[in-house]
Amino acid sequence: MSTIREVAKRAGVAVCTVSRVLNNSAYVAPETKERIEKAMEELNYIPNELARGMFKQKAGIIAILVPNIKHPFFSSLANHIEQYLYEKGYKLMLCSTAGDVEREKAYMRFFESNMVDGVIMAVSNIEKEYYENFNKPIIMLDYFVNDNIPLVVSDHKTGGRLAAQEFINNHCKYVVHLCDEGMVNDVISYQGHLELERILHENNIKTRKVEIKWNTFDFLGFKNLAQTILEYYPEIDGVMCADIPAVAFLNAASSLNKKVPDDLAIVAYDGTYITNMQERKITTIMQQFEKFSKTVVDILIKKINKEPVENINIRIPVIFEKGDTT
Amino acid sequence: MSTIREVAKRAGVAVCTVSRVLNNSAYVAPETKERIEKAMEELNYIPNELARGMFKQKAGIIAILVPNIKHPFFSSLANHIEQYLYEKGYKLMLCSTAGDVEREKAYMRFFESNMVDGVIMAVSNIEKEYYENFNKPIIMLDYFVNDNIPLVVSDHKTGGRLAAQEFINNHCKYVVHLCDEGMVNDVISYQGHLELERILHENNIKTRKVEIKWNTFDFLGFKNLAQTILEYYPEIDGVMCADIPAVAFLNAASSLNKKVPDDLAIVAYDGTYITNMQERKITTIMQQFEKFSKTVVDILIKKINKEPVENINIRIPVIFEKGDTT
DNA sequence: TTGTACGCGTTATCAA
DNA sequence: TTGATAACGCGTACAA
Repeated sequence: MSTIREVAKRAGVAVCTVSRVLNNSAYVAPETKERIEKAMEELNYIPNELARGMFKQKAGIIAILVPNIKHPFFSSLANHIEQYLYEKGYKLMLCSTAGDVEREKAYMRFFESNMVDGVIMAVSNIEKEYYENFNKPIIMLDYFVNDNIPLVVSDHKTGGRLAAQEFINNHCKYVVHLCDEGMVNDVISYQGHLELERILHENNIKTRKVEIKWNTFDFLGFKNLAQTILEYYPEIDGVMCADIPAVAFLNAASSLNKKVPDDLAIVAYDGTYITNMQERKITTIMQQFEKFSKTVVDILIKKINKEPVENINIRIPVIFEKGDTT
Repeated sequence: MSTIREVAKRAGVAVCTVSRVLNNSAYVAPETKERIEKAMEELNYIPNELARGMFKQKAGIIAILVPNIKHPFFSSLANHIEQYLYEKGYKLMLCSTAGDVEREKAYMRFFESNMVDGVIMAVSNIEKEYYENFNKPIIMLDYFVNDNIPLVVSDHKTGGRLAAQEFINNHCKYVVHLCDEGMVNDVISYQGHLELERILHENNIKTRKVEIKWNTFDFLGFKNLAQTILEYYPEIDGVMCADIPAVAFLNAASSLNKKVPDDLAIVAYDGTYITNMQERKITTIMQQFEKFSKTVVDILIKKINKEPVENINIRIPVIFEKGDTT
């Protein structure tokens, strides 16, 4: 692990000259430059990013906080964000709460310690004060805090409308929809559910909301839930929920000899690769992960560079994709 | 963003005293301590981890390099690694190559810059020299470099044997297996395929190896491939492959009216949550992600702390899980 | 065109 | 029990 000083000594120049070559920050005589580059080569010199970061007050790292990276939604998101950050010269720190609010708080505290330049919050289960008092660039992905904190989120209201329309087209009479437990108005994705209910009610279609625990990964649990719901409310002929439970409903319907879409119309919400991995293509409200991720990163980097950002409250369009389940 | 100096000034003490309180590194008079803690509170002081890292020559960050975090295999892995690192006080930097060797090289170079303390290589597509000359603690997850570089990997040889046994029990005559293209002997997972072939041949069962491009995510592509294979080689009555193509084979068999497992026995390899998400439970050779991850992290941290490590060439057992597809 | 000196925020050593 | 000082590695005024 050689330092800039050793390089300077070997090349017979002062450290600052090496630094200049390194950063192209000033003119250096060609022969001097060559000598320095040779020395760097020989010593296998690699700049200490920690020291650089300390000087520049910038680590070159952006953190993302998710509930769980295993979930296809968050791994898709993280995937695109990392890709784009790489292009922009940033690294990604991956942090997960695993549903533990204490962990969320601990990470939030760590984020203020100069090790990261900005934070992407794909989860938000603690009090608003934590976000309000956070003094670093931050972007929320599904939670409205106040008008100063950027919020980038899919246009769930339209998503809810598109789903409702599809149920209407399918002549459904009773639609169940699953949403995360503890959803409040400031959670934007909840607006999709509200819009779904509103429009269905306008069309005299009954609805039932079922709350499920965040981030569940227990597919069999979902399948049991689906089965229970379908057995307990046999009149149900439509369901909207996230990709994974949608698959569970598809399976449960098959077990119960319910025909899809005739007896049960299914609309999956999110559009991760899961929805393609079935024998039948599931009708889906798709979020645009790539566009979403780029928008998030662009805004965050602008914030980090203290550049002005026109719009900090953004809705990314969703895309309706017709499948065989409606 | 207040510094330790400001805290010291506010509390009317020297910086080193504040540092002592911060790290509990020496005795400080109770009243002094209280004064300092009050000052820290008032200024909302948070230590600068960048500066700390610079002094300690340690960033508290471990990097993982994967081909793609979207893939359930790598997201499962990253999930468990992050969980365990959190317990150990480390953060995780998530880096992906997206199949680009230049990106792998670029990241490898960055890793040597003091911003990370160690590296977990879940991908390895560049020349051995890069790993041999890498001067930081590193762990390979599927690639043998030399006897000095730790290697933690599932016991794929046993995995291949278990799969072979299952095909034998199913009286298969012709088994196809899919593996990544460009697999060489030093790629440990390839040994599973070799063992599978060896045992099947011993039992007079024909085999066919099909190479697929790394990390493909195109499920429809897999499905077409599966269908093509099954149509082109109608005698095939067994298949071993990763979880996702296994699902594709399950679907393709259904499309072709082949009965599973009578006409086609399917063994999935890996055991991510994907294998549970089907109507039929797929027979699976499961990797133990949690155990695997803990082992990796434990060894890496020991290496970082320059503690001796008894065994740096480890095989984590795989688990055979019988499903409905054999 | 190149070099000197200082600061970034910590911690550890030594001294008092 | 506490304080002054050096050091970690780099980048930038400022000076030469």
